[in-house]
Amino acid sequence: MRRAKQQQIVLRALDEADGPLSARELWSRLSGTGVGLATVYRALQRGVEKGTLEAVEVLGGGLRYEPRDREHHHHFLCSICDRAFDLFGCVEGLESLLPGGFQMTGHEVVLLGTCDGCGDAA
Amino acid sequence: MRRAKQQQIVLRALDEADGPLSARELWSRLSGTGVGLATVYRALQRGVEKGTLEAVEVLGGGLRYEPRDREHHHHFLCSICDRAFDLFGCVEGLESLLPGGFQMTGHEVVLLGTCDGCGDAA
DNA sequence: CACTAACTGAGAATTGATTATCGTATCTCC
DNA sequence: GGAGATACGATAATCAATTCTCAGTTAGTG
Repeated sequence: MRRAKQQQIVLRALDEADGPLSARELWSRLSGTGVGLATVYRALQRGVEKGTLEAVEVLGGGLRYEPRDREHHHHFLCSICDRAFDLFGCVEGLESLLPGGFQMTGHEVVLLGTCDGCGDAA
Repeated sequence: MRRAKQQQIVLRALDEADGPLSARELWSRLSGTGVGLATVYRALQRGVEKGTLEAVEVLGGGLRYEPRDREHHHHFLCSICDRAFDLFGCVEGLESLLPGGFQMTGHEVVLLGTCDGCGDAA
């Protein structure tokens, strides 16, 4: 088995995903390539260190990772297949929710429901 | 030590909180009462089963719990003290973020920043 | 007060995610 | 082609959160 660029295989798979992936999700997409779970973690860790990847916490267990070169966006979590998808666009008026004395430095929005594929199947 | 209503002590403490608490956060608020961590978990588990409590995942590690009798609301997570606070009100226009074929059944919004107390101290 | 069933606290066991270890394979640079 | 450095996959170790176990305690009932 070629073993030159296992980490590149990992990073490319993450780049091609339509949303952030957990280490295990990413690994399962690589079955057949012989890439080990440890290598997936190593690639993710290195990507975060270098600043090319970002660890995001969507909901429901563990961190997911995505390339950092994407614009500000949020995520959709399918309650059936449990996959996370990128959503483009944002929302306004969040500051109005803030109580007095609180300072807001960021925000996260997650929409829940059924994704394209799962909704069709149902 | 009185031991009649340990679970009620737990549930009351959760009711009095200004946001959802994790099992451990809740337990640490009960130091001095002699309530054990296992009892906290038992009370939470039972509350969820009975439908009086809800497990919510705000961000940053583990489930937090809150009484279910609250209106729809979101949360604020303080990046300094790592506590979660309830926010009242909501936002509009989330549907506009949905790609075609996706069905939305719910949403979560988390604002990040520094809370009243931590902002003052800084 | 005696009896029984439910509750409790402490700590052991389990679980799932992540990290470390180790022997082997591959690459780089001569 | 060879030496040393690096990366690899498998799996053991770690870690935090949660659940389970068990012996002692307590509420409830008469």
